[in-house]
Amino acid sequence: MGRWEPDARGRMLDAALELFAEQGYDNTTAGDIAARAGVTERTFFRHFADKREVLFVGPVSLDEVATSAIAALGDDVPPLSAALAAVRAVAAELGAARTREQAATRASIVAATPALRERELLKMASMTEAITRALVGRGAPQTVAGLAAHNAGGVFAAAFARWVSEDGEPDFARCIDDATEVLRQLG
Amino acid sequence: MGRWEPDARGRMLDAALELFAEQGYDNTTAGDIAARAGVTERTFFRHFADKREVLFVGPVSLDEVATSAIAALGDDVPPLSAALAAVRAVAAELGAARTREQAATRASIVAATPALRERELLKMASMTEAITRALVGRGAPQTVAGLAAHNAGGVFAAAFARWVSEDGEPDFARCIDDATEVLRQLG
DNA sequence: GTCTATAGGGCGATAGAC
DNA sequence: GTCTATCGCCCTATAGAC
Repeated sequence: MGRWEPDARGRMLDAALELFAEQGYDNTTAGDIAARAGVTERTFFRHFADKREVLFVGPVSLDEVATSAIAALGDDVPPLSAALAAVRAVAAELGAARTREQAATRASIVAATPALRERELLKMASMTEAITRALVGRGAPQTVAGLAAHNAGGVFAAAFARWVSEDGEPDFARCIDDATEVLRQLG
Repeated sequence: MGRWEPDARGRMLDAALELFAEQGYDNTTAGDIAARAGVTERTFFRHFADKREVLFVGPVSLDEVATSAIAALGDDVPPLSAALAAVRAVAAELGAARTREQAATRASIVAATPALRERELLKMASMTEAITRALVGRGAPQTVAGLAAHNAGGVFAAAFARWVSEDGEPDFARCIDDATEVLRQLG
């Protein structure tokens, strides 16, 4: 047995989610989270660049999931279809990593806090850019790639909203397919 | 002549843009900006909710510009076309309020600073939501409205990037039209 | 305007793992 | 010995309270 209890990071992640749900993000200090996890405030900031980041770390990078999904496709798949395949892969990842209830709890905390919404939007933009880069790498013009990635991002957002909604479809992948169908009918 | 120099807010806006460009956002404190503008730090925070906000205030609300543009359309205009009309109106507003060079300077500062990118994304998301609400108000289903707004947001982003790029088209409205054409060809 | 709590960075010390 | 995680203390800037 080491000098410290193991899995300090895991304890901080759990403590943060609990405290944010109990008393709100703004009323919870980094020190509160550290205390409940049995570490010092300074240790918290060594693991997470800032207080918000504790809600946005995961075992895998969604950017990489999206990029890999596109790399696995044949060269003849058109840009929009490739972008949609990428968000479908990301949805599958998230759907496997969390239950619908966990995702809904986290989403309600994020939705209630502007600072957290900002961070969520940055992560989403990062995914959109990863998809854009992957499409450009396959030969798509910049504007085409950017628009395809943006459209796919819209599908992801719509599907996620439906998935975590009160009377939502319990299968994230199916939500993606439904939103894709609506997109195809749009224009 | 009053007790204070007039237009404190305008001086703070100018000072912030200068200092951010000269020494970077992170190396510039709110006190630095206030000092150059000839006011106290406290005055700075009375005008702007936080340090980032000084780069995101404007004479008009872009949400309202988008909403009004949609309200001016006939009921028979389909959702995607209405959303595109909204971002075209926003682009016209921005194109009139700033020169291409001013917009490019500001964009390069924002792009270089994650904290500012987050705020920019929040403003963009706010516009997207305003468009979504306006479309739902016209009878569009939630998913259709959200996807149309997202697609239009992608067009706006692509057009803006082109407008402020080194060898960009000097007319923002034309950039919007070009990106719209690419979107129509996408699916 | 002043006062204060919180966010978040810097750095050396410490104790184990290897 | 080196490497890594943690502590503990000091610091400044942000931003809200009074």
